[in-house]
Amino acid sequence: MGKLVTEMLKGTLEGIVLAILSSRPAYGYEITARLRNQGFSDIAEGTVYALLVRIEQRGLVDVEKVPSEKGPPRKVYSLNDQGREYLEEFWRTWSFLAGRLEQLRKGGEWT
Amino acid sequence: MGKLVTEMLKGTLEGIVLAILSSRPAYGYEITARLRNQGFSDIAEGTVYALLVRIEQRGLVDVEKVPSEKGPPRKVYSLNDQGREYLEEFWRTWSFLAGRLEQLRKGGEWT
DNA sequence: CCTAGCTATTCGGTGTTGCTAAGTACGAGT
DNA sequence: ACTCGTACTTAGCAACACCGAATAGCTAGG
Repeated sequence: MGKLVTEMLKGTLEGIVLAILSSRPAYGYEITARLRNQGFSDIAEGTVYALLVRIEQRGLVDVEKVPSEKGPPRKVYSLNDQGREYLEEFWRTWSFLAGRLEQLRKGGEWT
Repeated sequence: MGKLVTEMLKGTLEGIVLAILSSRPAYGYEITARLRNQGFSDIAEGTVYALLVRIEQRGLVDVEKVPSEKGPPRKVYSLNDQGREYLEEFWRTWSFLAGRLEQLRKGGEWT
């Protein structure tokens, strides 16, 4: 897509990744691939890795190094309790924003 | 709200303001007040003004200086054709993102 | 009179985030 | 050896929202 989606991803990509991890653990390369398949065609490789480092440092995920037959060892991330809590907070915030936007789009008038 | 909404607003606040302007022209102080009434309680004053300067420089809005009885002259912004086009593009991008997020939230599985 | 308070805009500096681009590392097939 | 696909890392950049302070005009209270 374009610049617009890039800016919108700020703040939401983190939640997206956490949501992906909430269904099952995954590693960076895999997450990037999945995102690309889901229409986020130009997600940068490095973006995802940087994000994973961030959420790890915040203690939202647990990490385990798992050897791979096809390359260097994978760092498999799994959501922990703190991460699950944070994800809920993310969804609440998202709902609020999405609600406002929807109203804005339909009503046109708003206030 | 908190840090989460701040990050999410990156990229969407611009669209929100354009959408507000699409219903009728407005000036900075007024827009800020409206946003605050709509739940965006901690939108910073300066943020809105900076955004307005940006969209003006991109040629998405027309500006008219209008004297006020209660203070310094107002800069009234109105959406022009280019702005309306951009707003549509914004909505398309938003729809895409919102769709993905909704799927993620429900399905849990996704791919 | 002048100080406080509301209206209204501007500006400089900060932190977070995603992107670009390059590099490192490992294994398999040619 | 060489390339290709897998897998992760790092340094520097641009955009955006925030904070705090400054500027400016007008009105009302002490």
